[in-house]
Amino acid sequence: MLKRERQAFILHRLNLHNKVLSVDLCKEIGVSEDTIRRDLQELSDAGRLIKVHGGALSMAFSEVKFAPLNVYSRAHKAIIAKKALRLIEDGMFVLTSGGTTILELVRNLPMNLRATIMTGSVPVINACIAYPKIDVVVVGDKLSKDSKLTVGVDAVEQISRVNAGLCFLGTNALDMEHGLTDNDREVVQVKKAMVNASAKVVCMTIAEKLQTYQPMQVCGLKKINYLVTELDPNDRILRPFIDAGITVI
Amino acid sequence: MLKRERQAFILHRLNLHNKVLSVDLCKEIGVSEDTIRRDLQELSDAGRLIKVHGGALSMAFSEVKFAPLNVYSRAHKAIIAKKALRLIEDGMFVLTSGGTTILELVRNLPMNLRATIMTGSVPVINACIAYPKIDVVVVGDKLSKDSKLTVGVDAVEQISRVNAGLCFLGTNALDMEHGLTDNDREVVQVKKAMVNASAKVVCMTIAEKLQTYQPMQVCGLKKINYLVTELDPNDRILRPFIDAGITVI
DNA sequence: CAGGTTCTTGCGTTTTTTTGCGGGAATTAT
DNA sequence: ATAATTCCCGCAAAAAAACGCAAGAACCTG
Repeated sequence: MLKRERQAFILHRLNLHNKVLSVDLCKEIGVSEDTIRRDLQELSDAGRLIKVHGGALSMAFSEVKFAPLNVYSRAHKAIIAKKALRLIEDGMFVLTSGGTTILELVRNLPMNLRATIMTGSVPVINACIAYPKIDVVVVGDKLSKDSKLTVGVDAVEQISRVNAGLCFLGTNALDMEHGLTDNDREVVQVKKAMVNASAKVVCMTIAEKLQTYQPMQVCGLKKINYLVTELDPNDRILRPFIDAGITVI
Repeated sequence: MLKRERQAFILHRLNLHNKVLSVDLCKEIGVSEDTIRRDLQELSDAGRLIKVHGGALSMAFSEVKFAPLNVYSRAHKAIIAKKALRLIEDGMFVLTSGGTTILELVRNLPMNLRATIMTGSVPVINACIAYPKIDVVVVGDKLSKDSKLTVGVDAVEQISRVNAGLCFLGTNALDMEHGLTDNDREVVQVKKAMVNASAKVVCMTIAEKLQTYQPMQVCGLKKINYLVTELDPNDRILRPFIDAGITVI
């Protein structure tokens, strides 16, 4: 096998699997590891792949998985935010949890919107301060450093005293069997209270989190009124949720 | 699984759920905890996540945007903050109001200090999040856009339920005749509640605000235990306060 | 075609990377 | 306070990479 052939083979393999191991390659092609290593080095120098200890990764892999974190799924979340905005009417009383999706929603609020937002999420509070016509009601109690959200019995109690028109929930995991689930006990308590205190519940999530689940349940699917994802509402992935009676946007 | 793959997996997981536990990761991936820990360390060094005891947190919404640094008399306020720090003991429960002087105090807290800080000031909450060993208790209620402080009967009620060891008050005006005074009705209510809920009250202020007064009284001089200014405690301006029984630092 | 040059490849050795493990320190939970 | 985790450090083994070298193939050139 010629050098060129070999390198083409490697690239082809890389497009299929996004990764190759030097060990596998040298067995399959029947050359020494040094040769493979030199091939990988050359291809790496030419910018066709990313050499790592033990083999190589495709450029696609690195772009997708190692994209700058602060823009991870940001575009998706902006789409979700814009769609969810339609649900907010002037003068509404809105409850929100935390999370980057919710934060994106708040950052996309129209400047002239008049509403009351009740939340225990510190980033959301920070974002809300910028809006002159929005009344912010802070949920007080112990601040969870992980989620940057106030949690605890006091928080639950304060939430249970209100009657919100709408509740936006950042979603950690959502599937048909377990409903809306999360991994932090205290956060689950707060979210539960929010669901019970609201006329309508809106779940906002990137599609990637659909059909996954976490250890603790916030609520069953029946309590969820709207599901907002970045996908087209007709996407087949969303079909089961529509069938379950959820309005998918 | 290659090292890079593993790290990509961790980052991906982190972006989905905002938090990962080393224990979970090493089970799922099938490597030792040390390996996971080293991965987390490397990713942390690269600034791609925040390592914490037991796992890691997503970088997504820990964008620490520092409030304006061009605060009036910042140097003076830093001196005041350093002096006031001496009053805080390990394990204390501390109440604080808002204001740039208080904020300066929080920013000068020692990293290893263990304490509980209860406050309704959004900037103070933001600053406190950075300290891993500080428990933050948020006072909830309506957020006043002017003072970035929660105010209202609920806030007052929550404050009145605690017994704090120390209360730091940002000071708007202080004089012999009217005591501690302020100009915002709702803020005054909150501050009153804080004074009543604390064993010791600390007023922090630049000397410029001494011997001035505002329309509404928070409390009389008798309730104030400590006065912290940028001046030397022996300064003659501070004499009357010492004579009134206040410990001047 | 002879002779020299360049390229490619494999081998042995050295160096680096990665990983797991044990024990003690530190931190957290009970 | 005490117990249980988790973390940190150094070590050692295994795997992989880098390096120099030399044999052979391919390629040019006169």
